[in-house]
Amino acid sequence: MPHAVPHQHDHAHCIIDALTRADALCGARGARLTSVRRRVLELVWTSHRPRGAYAILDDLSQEGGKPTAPLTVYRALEFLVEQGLVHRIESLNAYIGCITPGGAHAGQFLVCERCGTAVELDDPCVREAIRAAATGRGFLVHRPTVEVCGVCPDCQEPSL
Amino acid sequence: MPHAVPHQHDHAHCIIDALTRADALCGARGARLTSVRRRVLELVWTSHRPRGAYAILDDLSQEGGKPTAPLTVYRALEFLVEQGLVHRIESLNAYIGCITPGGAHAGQFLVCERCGTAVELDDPCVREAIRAAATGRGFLVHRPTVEVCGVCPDCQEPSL
DNA sequence: GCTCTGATGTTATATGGTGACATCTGTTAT
DNA sequence: ATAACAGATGTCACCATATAACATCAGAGC
Repeated sequence: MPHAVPHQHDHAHCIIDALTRADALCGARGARLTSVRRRVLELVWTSHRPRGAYAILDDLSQEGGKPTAPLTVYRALEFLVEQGLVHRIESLNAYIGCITPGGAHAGQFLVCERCGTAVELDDPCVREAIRAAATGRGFLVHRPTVEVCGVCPDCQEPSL
Repeated sequence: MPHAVPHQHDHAHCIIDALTRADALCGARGARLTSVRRRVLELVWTSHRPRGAYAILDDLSQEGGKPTAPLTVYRALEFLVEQGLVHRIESLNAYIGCITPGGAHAGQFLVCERCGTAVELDDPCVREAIRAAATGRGFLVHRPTVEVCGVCPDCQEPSL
């Protein structure tokens, strides 16, 4: 079975793609993708595992001579989340790059508890089931969050 | 339309019910619902809004002469979550009493961003849609989390 | 060049959560 | 009864996550 994000892949390509799309989207919207924001986005994309704000902070602090303040990172992350370029994984207090920026944003994730990889979904059945359950109770949906903790295919079969 | 948890209701009854069920469940399981744990459960049930660990901590510190340590609360919460008596709302870093302890635990919540009330669901369509989406990708579900941020019926119509 | 707006820097602090180890308390076996 | 044990709690120190308040800076439009 093909995996959404194989453990082995050309990740540099993922990063370049993400930055390119971010440039295009922000350009079209008139949003300012400043150097700090762009760099934070790049650091979020370090892997397909959600990264904590302080991990990104440490990276930033290492490259510049002077240490970066937490607020710098949080403000950049806030911008990136607003622009739909980054998602926040609530159950991990961490951030991951969006694979479909500018498009649908269901906020559905399969998070592997072994390797830490988070795969983003936009499953229409899930989306619709939640919408129906909520509106059936008179609840106005603003931001649905689905985070499924479990074991990804690659981590289920150690011998293969 | 009837609401799952009306703003006006006999909440003392909710608390008594929750404690009674907790006593019965722990008794049947041989789990020790000690005085601290029971008191924390009661404080979680202060309202139908998720409460932070430190809010509970403050309550505990006020009643006893000496301040309570965070660990005391976190250990009690850990026990209560393990026993299925309390749920953790990931998106709020807060805790809320389970309305169906001992039964199904889908971990689905409608969280009102105005009044803070969280209503627990166990919608079979949502549950099944998530299961299907995950297993269809070879993902082994361990703990699904659904937290829908939005506006509850009571908060949608200020004039009524 | 001036000015305004939005972005960033700085400092301090709030909030949420654990590790390590000592002590206590209730249960069980003798 | 009591020794011995396991699980629960206390204590202290600390790490991790996030934000408030205010000053300063940089770029866009006039």
